Amino acid sequence: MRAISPPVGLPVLAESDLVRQVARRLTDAIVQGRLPPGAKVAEAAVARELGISRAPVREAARLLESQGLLKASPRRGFFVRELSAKDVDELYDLRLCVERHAAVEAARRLTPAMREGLRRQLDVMRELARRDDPAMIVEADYQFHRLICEAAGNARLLRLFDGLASELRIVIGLIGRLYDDSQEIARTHEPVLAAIEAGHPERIVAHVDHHIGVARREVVRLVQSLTLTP
Amino acid sequence: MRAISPPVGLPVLAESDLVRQVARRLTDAIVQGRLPPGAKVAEAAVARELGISRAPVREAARLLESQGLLKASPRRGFFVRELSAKDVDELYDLRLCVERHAAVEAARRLTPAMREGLRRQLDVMRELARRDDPAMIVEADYQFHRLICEAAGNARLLRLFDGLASELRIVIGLIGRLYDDSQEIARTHEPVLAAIEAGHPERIVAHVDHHIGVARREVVRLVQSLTLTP
DNA sequence: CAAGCTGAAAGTGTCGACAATCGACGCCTA
DNA sequence: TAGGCGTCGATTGTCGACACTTTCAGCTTG
Repeated sequence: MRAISPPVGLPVLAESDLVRQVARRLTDAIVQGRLPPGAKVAEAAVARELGISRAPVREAARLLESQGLLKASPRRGFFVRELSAKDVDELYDLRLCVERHAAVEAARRLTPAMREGLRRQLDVMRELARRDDPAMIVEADYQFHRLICEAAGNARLLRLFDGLASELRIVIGLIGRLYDDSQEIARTHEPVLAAIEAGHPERIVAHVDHHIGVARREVVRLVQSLTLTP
Repeated sequence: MRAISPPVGLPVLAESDLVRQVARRLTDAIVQGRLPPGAKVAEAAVARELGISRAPVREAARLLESQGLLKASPRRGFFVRELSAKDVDELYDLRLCVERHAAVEAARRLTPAMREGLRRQLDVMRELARRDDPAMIVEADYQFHRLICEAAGNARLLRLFDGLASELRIVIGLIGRLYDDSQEIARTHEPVLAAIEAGHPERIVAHVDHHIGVARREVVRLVQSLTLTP
């Protein structure tokens, strides 16, 4: 047991290795739409831009490849993953699978703190909807679903959700707004939370299904409109 | 488009990049228990043994890290992931979530070919059980579940299942036999296939739950016995 | 004028090397 | 004798270099 370790609140000064930092930067660039689907991610160019060598860039690219954000083409390099309508469909299928489970599990272990967190997040979304801030709403939407997965108490499930969300952001990042009606997004979340608080598995699944079904249709429609008019 | 590419049945002679090969070798070593949990994976040693440089080894290690097989400890290297009872519990929770979905979906899209494949796999398991070949049974067991996930028609779901199975193999690989009774394993699979063929979602979920619940208890018990007596 | 060929430039796959850091051993001190 | 400290070896993190492959622009040719 360490005796003279820092008492509390260590600031974790600078992540030790460049790989994580590069991975983060690339991820940000992709989900923000700065690196559009199909774009080439040239190791040398990235390395030059960041003022480092190619080795950490390569490792970061591998990391993002395993997350589905990049696609490796041997001897040709890495490219930002292009998502077809089928890909989006698959991703939403998994989201359904994961979030049903997460919501039911979250209801089983719901603590007052979690419930409060979810309610607060819903308030944030309502406020953003009132102000009609599409970009922030997408972020708040993600956070709400993430909180549910967090409340499920399964770290791997949370990581899985993050991975699915990241991949979906490849396409969602392309547009500013996901829903036509900003108000609607907050409204469709309310029954989900209500069902979780009530704790009826069937109702939870039903509402999660409905909510994700709506989002799925929106995104699939979006992807099709994008791929048809390049 | 390449013109003079091999017509058919390419034997995939030496994958172009070493990274995949190294990743495969390391994965095999881990799931076969040759690299036990907690073991250090020294880059230089692996590189020397394979007669290559450290760069591909590093990249392969990153890959395996993102799959949960290795754990990166900054400035200290990579180690084979150690799974606690909680980890195993989490993994089985996800398996439940994934395989329920896969089985229901597989039932919806079941083709005669798939049904035949599942039946044949069950026959293989029965035969192995009769011969009492524990190691092969674990493999056949895995293949049966994998076929169900394949039949679900979602490539990502299949990859997810493979990832979960790989992680679980870290511990399963430690022992030769998973079940006390080799015959039992084949028996517990039969109702699952029957339910899929019948196509009743509730019955499918119920049988999958029961089957995976049995396996989960076995593995959790195993892990506890291993961690208590190192 | 279009299609195919040729050469150079750019980029990837891999390697060996160097500095920074971690762990271990032995030494010193109380 | 127990505990802390400094040094040494080993390993990681990062870098620049080289060979081979792919790409593309310009030229040649039917």
